[in-house]
Amino acid sequence: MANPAPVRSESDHTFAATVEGADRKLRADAQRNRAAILVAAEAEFRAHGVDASMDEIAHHAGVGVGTVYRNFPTKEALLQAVVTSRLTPLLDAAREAADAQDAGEAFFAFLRLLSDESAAFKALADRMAASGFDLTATKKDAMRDLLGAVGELLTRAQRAGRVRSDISIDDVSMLMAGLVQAGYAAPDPSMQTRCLALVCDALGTDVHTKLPSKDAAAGADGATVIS
Amino acid sequence: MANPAPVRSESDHTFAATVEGADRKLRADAQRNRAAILVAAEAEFRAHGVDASMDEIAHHAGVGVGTVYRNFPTKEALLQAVVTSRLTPLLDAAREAADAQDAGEAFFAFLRLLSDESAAFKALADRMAASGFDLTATKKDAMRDLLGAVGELLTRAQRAGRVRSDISIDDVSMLMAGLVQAGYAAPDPSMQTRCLALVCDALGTDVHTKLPSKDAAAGADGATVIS
DNA sequence: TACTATACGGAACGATGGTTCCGTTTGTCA
DNA sequence: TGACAAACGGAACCATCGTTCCGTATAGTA
Repeated sequence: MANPAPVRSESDHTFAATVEGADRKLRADAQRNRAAILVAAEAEFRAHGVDASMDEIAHHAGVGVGTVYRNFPTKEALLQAVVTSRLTPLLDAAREAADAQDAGEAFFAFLRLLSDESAAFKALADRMAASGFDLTATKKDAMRDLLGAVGELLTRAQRAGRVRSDISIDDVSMLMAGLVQAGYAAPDPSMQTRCLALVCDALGTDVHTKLPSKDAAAGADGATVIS
Repeated sequence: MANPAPVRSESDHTFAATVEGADRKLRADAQRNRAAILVAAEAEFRAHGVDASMDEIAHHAGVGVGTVYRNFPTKEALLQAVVTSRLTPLLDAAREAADAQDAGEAFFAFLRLLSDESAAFKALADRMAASGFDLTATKKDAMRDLLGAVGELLTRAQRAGRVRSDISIDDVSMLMAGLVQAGYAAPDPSMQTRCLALVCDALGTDVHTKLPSKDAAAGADGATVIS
């Protein structure tokens, strides 16, 4: 009767937590539905941020709301699951960047990555803003780990003399939170790229970088020039 | 019977617009109530942003909701009236600053003023973010005029060589919108001051200014130093 | 195939909040 | 002071949204 305790995995949707704390194998249709819900929820949170409605998510997943609630006891739990799943690759990227040769470039490149990701994912930006993107306030979720990793990148970039020494991780997180929030109001997505470049200028020890043009495709990082 | 057509004034609460477009003198109690509603609404919008509820506003004004709706046909209209009333002094300050000797200081000082004002007035910040603080999207309200005036300050500061020449008014508005939004999430109000200083650094041609310390009282603008 | 635990769908519930309606009160003017 | 238009209050209405509940359907198994 006692089959060995299954190994839990964050990305494994085959098991669901029960009240007793034991994991149970899901029925095949339940597995499909759970996966569909996560996909639909990500799309909805991406588009509408935390204001996405549970009914809409259920509808887009092709299930009833009841099914959504059987898998995720509350909207917050669903949001948490989706955000965490998006944060994990970012966290990996940050940890990988910590080994890069050019500490300055690693830091700024990660800021661009973070900006791009949250630019297309309103719920992530909402989450950042709601928590103040704040180390202390954030619960034991992936957000705290991510900020820890960014802090590591920051410290290394500062030691390398590429980032001003009077910057703290709180400064970085607040600037990023503001940037992504403002990004949604911008009529033109390239504006966010320009503003990110400005923020990087403010953080860096180099005098000024060339701003990307307003309608240029994002991503080009100009050479250092004097304004 | 025909008393002379009364002169309209934005800050005069004695008259209310009617359906026919003509202005009518309000009864004394109605004048008092209208004024009380505006005061209560400002306090509520200040504290809770656009999420302030009409019932709460009515309660704090000591009137029923019906009275609020007789004066302002919709919540949006009330918000507009309150925001506009706060924008007017800012607009005056901007126009006055346009005559200042030091064009650079005038520009940066105005950014600080704008930041301070919206820091204590969540609805203003919400409005900025919602409209993208955008010239083109903003309707014929005070916001557009304000941005025009800021644009004037920007141009003068750029001519004086104090602000980088590759900055547009859209850059400024987006940065400000992000700053005030992020400010509400910050655990500590002095963080907003620090971030404003960073933004000013990014815009300016001077290399770097000394950041205000995290727990210092806001407002001190440090001398220009090399990081 | 038949049985049962598991899962499903979606109506219904309760809370919230903007807006409307109407019976009552009150300021104004003759 | 009396009459009436103007204004008042707040209950009621409606729409939205998170959440719960329960009768029904079905995957898994013997």
